Amino acid sequence: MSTTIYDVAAEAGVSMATVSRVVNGNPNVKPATRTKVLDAIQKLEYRPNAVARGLASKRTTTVGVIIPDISSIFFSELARGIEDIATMYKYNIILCNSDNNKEKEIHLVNTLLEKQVDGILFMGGEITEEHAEQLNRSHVPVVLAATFHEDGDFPSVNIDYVQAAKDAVMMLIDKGHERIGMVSGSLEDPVNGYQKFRGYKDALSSKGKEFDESLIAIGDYTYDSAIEAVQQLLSKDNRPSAIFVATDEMALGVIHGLQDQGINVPEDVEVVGFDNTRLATMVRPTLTTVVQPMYDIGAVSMRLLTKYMNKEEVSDGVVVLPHRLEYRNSTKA
Amino acid sequence: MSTTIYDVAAEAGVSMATVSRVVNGNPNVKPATRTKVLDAIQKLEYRPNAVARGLASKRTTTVGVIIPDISSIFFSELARGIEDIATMYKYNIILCNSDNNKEKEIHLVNTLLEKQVDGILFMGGEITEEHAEQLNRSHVPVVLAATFHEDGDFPSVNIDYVQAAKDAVMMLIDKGHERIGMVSGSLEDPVNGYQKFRGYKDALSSKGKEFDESLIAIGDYTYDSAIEAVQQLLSKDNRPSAIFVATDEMALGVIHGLQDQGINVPEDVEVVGFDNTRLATMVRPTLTTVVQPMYDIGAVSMRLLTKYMNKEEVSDGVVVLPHRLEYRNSTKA
DNA sequence: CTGAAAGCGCTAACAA
DNA sequence: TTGTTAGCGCTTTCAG
Repeated sequence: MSTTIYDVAAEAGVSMATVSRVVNGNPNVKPATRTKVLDAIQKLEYRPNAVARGLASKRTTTVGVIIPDISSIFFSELARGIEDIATMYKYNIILCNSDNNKEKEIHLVNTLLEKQVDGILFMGGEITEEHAEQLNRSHVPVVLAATFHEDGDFPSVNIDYVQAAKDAVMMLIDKGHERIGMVSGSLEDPVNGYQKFRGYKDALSSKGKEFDESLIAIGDYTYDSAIEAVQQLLSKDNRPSAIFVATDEMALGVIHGLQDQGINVPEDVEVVGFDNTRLATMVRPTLTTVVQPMYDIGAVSMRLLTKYMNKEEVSDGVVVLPHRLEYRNSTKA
Repeated sequence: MSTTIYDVAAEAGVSMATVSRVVNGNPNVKPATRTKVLDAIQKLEYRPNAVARGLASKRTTTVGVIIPDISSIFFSELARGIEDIATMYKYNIILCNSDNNKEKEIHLVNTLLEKQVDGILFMGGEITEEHAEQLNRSHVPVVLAATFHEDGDFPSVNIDYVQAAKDAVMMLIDKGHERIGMVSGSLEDPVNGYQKFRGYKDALSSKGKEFDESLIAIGDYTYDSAIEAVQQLLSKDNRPSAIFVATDEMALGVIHGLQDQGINVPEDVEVVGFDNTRLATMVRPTLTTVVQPMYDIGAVSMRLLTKYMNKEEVSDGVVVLPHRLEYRNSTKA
């Protein structure tokens, strides 16, 4: 069949062990021998079999990545950060979509473990007990990216969602807004729902403002759902003069939903988004938003994972990346 | 270490061969034995080692996917189609970004082949001789998705780009436009550049219209580059009254570039995009565009690949999916 | 229906 | 510096 290490050994007139050494860059090989082997490799177009190597060495240089939905503009950018760093450290990636579905997630973890990945990078809504159990059913390191875990016993990379949301709403309050609306994701969702919602409430209470439930509308992260959510907010008699939106895509929906009703942004209503995806500059007016560095979250989490896979010392496995507000034209100057 | 097929065999009081049969669903096992084995598997929490299996069977149930950039809204949707069908057929995916860089692409093919993938799904600008050679340096099947190959000796899934572009421009001509601009990708780029450009010219000549180079502006597929491209078109004295844009993202740039100059879309200038990404409905006015079914291209190409991997008969390896125009508000009714 | 045994292609001691 | 030799955990004949 295809040429093996034995063929190369025979061609070069050495033992297979020597070929293995050359292939693996082991320095204990006489330069002359190395050359002979390299020539044989080239002549036979030898290509090492990573599967055999993986079986013998118990390292596959492959990591599993579980992501809710790669077609989401948010996660795809995160994935790019992951992949770039993985490549840098010579790892390949097995990419799996979970749709945030718990059964799928657990099934995927198992599949990845069967494939003997050297580590797992997990993105999802939440880590339950069952997740933790399955993830620990093996000794491979796991890093959580943009994912919530109450007990914090997994390494993870996030921003401070509560504080970030609070910052955005505080800014709105400081501009004098009395009624600030929020278009949130499902409150069952730890990150995009609950934590951002909590930041919203924290901001209100820290400024001594009353919370008014009628100012909250729930979307499902799609553009269209946000258009509907905004209608809901507008149908109340006491309209908000500013709206904080949990994601950029929904923020575009909010802006257009407002404009479709003849309401001007930011003159009549100011809008603030969250994420700073590429969408934020692709609307008129351009979107003021909380910057969440997706690419960096991916990159940093992959870097962290490589440290664990190499058994390097890690001082702090729970990393919180900085966030900030990017002011554009959906808020007044 | 971790439990192996031997441990299970011992626990169940059978041979490892029998365990293997049970795990692989081989029907030649007495139900009673099967139950014993299954119990042992459960008790020991046995998880088959896919790497060992791959080495022994020469099948890894893994396919390699080479994609220019997963963070692109276009490719990430394609990737989702690929992944869904792969999952359906029990394959996993190793995802690699190539940035459309020939050296990287060739390197990646080699890496994937080392990892013993059962097949390769390739997306990229173009397949050169060198690509073809590397791809054939192994007997694994290869399918091209949304990728151009002159000689057509690889199976592939595409739409008819020339015809699709031609349809869009014809429509514009039929509406009475005398001067139709185009914002194109680089003409070196076979699909997004050259083919769509050819469709544009074909439409013109089939209607007996003169080609005017000053109506063409080149972008690099980004939103911002399209804004610049539009300035260029507007700076000429004989402005176009309609613009055909090679991708949706650039079309958004064109629309906003126009609006920023106080030009109304579609009243003053009509705009037609290409792809029908989710962006198309996320602008005001919403974008009239050529529908390219990205998800389907991914799904169909993966399905095609599974057929080759299973050595099924394939009647036609070169599939051309239908396209159509979706009329929205960036063109007049 | 079940077991024994020979690999799959490579790494990693251990010797020499 | 190089070779020998066990495995890694599984699939797959081939017997029985």
